[in-house]
Amino acid sequence: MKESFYITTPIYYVNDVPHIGHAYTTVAADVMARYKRLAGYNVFFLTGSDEHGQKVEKAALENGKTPIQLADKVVKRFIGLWKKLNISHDDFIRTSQERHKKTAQALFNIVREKGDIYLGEYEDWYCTPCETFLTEKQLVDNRCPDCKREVELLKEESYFFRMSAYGDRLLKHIEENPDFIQPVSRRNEIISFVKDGLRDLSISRTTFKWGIPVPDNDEHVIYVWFDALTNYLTAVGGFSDEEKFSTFWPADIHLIGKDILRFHAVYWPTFLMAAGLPLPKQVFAHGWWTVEGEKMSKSLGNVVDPYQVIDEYGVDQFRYFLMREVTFGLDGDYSKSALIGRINSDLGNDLGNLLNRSLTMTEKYANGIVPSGGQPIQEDMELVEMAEKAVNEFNESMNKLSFNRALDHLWELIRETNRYIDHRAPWKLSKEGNAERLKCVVYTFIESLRQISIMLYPFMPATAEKMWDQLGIKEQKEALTLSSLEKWGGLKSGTVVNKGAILFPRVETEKEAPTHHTEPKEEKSKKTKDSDPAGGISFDDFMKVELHVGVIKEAEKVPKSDKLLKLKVDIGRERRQIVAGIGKSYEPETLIGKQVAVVTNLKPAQLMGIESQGMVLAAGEDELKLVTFEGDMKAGTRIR
RNA sequence: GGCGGUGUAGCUCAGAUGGUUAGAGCAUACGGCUCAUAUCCGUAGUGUCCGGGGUUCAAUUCCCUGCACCGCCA
Repeated sequence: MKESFYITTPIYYVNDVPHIGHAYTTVAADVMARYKRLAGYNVFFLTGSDEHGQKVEKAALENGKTPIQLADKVVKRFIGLWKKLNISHDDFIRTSQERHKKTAQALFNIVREKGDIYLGEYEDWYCTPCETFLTEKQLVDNRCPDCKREVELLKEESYFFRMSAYGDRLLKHIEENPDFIQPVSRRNEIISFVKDGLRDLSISRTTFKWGIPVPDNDEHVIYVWFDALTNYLTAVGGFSDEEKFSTFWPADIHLIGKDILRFHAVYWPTFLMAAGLPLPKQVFAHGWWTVEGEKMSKSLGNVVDPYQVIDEYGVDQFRYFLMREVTFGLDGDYSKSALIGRINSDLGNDLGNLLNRSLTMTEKYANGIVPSGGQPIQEDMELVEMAEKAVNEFNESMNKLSFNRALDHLWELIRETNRYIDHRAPWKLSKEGNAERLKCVVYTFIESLRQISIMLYPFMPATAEKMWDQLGIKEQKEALTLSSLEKWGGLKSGTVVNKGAILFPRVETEKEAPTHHTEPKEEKSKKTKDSDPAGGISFDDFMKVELHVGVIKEAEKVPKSDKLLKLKVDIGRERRQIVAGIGKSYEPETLIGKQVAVVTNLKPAQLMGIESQGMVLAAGEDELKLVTFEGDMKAGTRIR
């Protein structure tokens, strides 16, 4: 019987627009889920959407829809993003589903029968946009301290959960289980919060209808957190599928953002205690992302759209950045330059180039077939031992959710493998005709790459699969497990490698033109002169023109011009507006999706009052033909 | 206002139950190699380890205090 592992993300509020924060939690959960599957666990990975509440009801009304119609429509934004991010969840729960209604009501009944839910009167200030209750003291000038908007005084009949009765028990649990709340700083916050004493919690509303009715009293709907948190039980068969439930509950990890820690570390455990159910083993609160050093907010207009980042830089690049850039649990900063830096140095230079050079050498020095390893000698053992150490430390970090550390250890192995190649210098062995050593060396670095690819898999599944394909081990199932890393030499000799496309093309960064020449630059220009006695331009001169593959995304005629078209062109790292004089030869509609050659470092110019940030290449005088490509090329690929 | 945290190389951060030259990545400079995506490898660095005081043979590490920033609560 396989050991089970149950991990959850929060259910996201369906009315929200997905941003980097949603992507972050879900990618982290996905990494963990994939890692545990790789380790042989029976994994259940849950995500979903929180669909009830006044905000959705209101928004639906404004759009002339029923709440469920609205939810059906907007939930797709999340589902689509998870697909795009290669998220491997086993279930997607929606709180509007019948199965969830049953669970929430069942939990409500059990706690009520126990006497921990009572009917009372609720009177408080309430901020509708924030869905937050506020005490008189919290108000700032009678307004919401968060959003500064007006608040309303609510007075209504409400069911209350007797949370006050569970403070001591909860505190004891937290103190006896150091891993229950992570990271430690968050744990301390919760401890001091609980020590201050818990208030009873209002868990029903009568002011709106879009929710799960309280059993036997449908004047009330069950209020947000009691409803939402219960989803974690629903999806694993709580109160309905005994076998499934006992397999997966209690959850191993609830992964959340730090903003909803209290609900998960205080409310949820006390609900479960009241219902006599075991508590989740761990609640892990991760940090928030700032953007280019600033807080992310709608009003600043700097909300990072994951869809866009993925289109520009690639899914695995984005996943890698999220997991590598910051310590899981702390806040981090998202910036274009940091992202590009990670892609170019970690992914392109270190990993991508390692695979590329290794496969080339396997082809060149071993006919593309992994040789038998033969007898490793001391200098090979250094890499073997390094790999063993990396695997151990990687596993240790993964089990603590220290994703950036895990990757750090993995990269130590990548660097060590690069170093190994440099020191063993297969090209020398080849010249010297040292066939035996050469075989051993090739085997060693390819085996190292196999190990690297497996550890990489949870983070960058698509990339790992590409590597398996290129290494020729796609079909060798037993060589693709975590346990195969326990021993060196899982790679079969005789495996035929299959060198493919470069894993991570460099992202070209536009460097500012130097305002003055520094010494080395002058040397370079001398070289340029030397190399051009015939009066042509030098290679360096040519390389000054940056040409990239662009994909036309939008095209429209420029008013009052028969020649000019306004284009939006995806050049990989960004989308450019380019005005092109091809209106006589092309209809705008026919251009969408076309791959064209673009000059990307041209100074922006104004044409008919419209800014043009580049130039699309075409041949001809009157009848123009665009320069295109023979096969499919990725937007942003450099042309040279 | 109460409680807690952080402050280490140009940048992002790691670290030591107190004890020889305080680390990594990126960035910079120089050198080497040619299998490779102008990639890789090596070398060079620079640090009053936030300020002040105390404990100690010895503190950047422990204690106190000040400053700055951050978090939770009110």
